[in-house]
Amino acid sequence: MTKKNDTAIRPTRAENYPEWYQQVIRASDMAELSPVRGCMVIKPWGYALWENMVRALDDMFKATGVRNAYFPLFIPISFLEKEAEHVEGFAKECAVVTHHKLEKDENNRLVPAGKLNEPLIVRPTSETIIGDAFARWIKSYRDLPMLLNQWANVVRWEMRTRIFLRTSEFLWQEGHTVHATKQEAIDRTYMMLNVYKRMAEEYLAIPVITGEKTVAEKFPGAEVTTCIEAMMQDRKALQTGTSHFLGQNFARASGIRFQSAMETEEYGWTTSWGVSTRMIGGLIMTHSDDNGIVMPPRVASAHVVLLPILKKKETNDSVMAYTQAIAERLRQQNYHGTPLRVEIDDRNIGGTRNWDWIKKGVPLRVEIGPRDMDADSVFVSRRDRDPKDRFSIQKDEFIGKIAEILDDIQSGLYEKALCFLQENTRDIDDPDEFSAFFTPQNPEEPEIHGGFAWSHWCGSAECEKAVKERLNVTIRCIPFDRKEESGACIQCGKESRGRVVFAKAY
RNA sequence: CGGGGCGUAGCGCAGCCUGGCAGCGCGCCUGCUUUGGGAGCAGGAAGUCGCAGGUUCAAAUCCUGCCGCCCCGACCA
Repeated sequence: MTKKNDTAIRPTRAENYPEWYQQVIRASDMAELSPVRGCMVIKPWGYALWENMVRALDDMFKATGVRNAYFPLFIPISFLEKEAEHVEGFAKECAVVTHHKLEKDENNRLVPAGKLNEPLIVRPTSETIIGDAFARWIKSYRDLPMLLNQWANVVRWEMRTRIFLRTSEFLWQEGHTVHATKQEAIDRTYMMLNVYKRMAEEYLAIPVITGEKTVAEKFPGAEVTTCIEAMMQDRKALQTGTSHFLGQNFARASGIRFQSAMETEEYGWTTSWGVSTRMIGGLIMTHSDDNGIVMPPRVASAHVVLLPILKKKETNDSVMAYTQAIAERLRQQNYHGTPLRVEIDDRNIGGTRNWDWIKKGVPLRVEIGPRDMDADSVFVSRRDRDPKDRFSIQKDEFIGKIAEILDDIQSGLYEKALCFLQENTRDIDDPDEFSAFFTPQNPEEPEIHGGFAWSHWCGSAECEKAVKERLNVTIRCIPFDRKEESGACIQCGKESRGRVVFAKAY
């Protein structure tokens, strides 16, 4: 009955943020590293979260007219070569398949045999192979717009990996659209970015800023890359989603042409947009505390866990029956269009059970014992409150109000994250202040520092690069909602017409 | 791929300097006692000490090479 630690996760965020992140994931039972370098196994509790995110996004995509399809994992190398910038951007991190067969050697070890005539790459993204299909499918303006999405895994051979945030293989969706006009493609680019913003803010309770990437940061081959950027609790930025206007670059590369109403032959205007399992990393680093992950109710793997207190043999059966009955009624409740997700944990292991669910981040824990049963009540704890902060509530009232409580947790998480973002965002005009903002007090073991600096930038790639080399700070985006305002570039002092967002980034 | 740190039971670690039975805490299993909050007692299972060589009567410990993980850089959703 003694408390082992004051926090369930060691080290704490303040002590060692990266290690804390790893431990949160381990403790939550969401995922683990696989034997394959840089890859992860997503366990049921983590995959349930992903499925909820997928469902919400998929519904939003379909509401805008997008349909799902599936394209191959393997892409001929020649396809990647079609767009020069695209090659430049992805060639370094492609996994390449060179053989199609294994044979045993003299030591009975399996070795690759059957060399392929043309090696295949494992998709790092599918613009080229989808472009090839679009070129064959699209003949006329009547075929447009073409609005497709695929849910898939992709592989990017990363040097440094971090579970959920950057893995060699990850799950994502990639939307690909073709339009008859430039404006329509641009509109689609912003429309999908807005879907991502809604996903982040309404479902994941992660406030984001939206904007455009600089030339140095944009997607290889894109005309314009737009993004949503969130602030993690270590005040670093995380790009949580991107939407690209590809101009006619990929249409020319893949030969996506159509006959217009005027009977002229035109190249299509394309977009692509994606979010990945990286969002899970963002969710963890936005909401979790020193007791583990905190799942926002809208996407939580489960909304509520029922914990029967099985104290005495003579009451156990009735407590279980009471618990089951509550579970049934809860499952009939509708929460934002889905049935409530209810878990029951009847393991008789004392307080450990409670802490397991804290570490798993379930929004509501409901303890149900003989006393509650006698009073026709339940004993409730919220994951957004202290573990000791619990209250008794009439069973019927709880069932009636659970959606309201979950919404309160959801909005509270968003508000808290928004406050954090605002507290650690500032306009900086003085170059010395800028440097100090991004320089830790203790360079040996850097403490949590920095944040988002809205500062002036002259627009030159040189200044952008200089800031990056000097402070490891990049321009996260040119925010859409920036004011027209003249100022002096934080690096060179030359004329600037508006602020951009600088931050250290994942 | 460069600089730094670390690989010992599922997790966290001690042991290594100075070679001599592979340990501790938590977790796990069994039994009893407990039970409104990370339980107590007793018993138990679990590790080719990251891998491969080398030195030695003897290697977790010393030497060489490799692999993996974490942090900091370059790259990136």
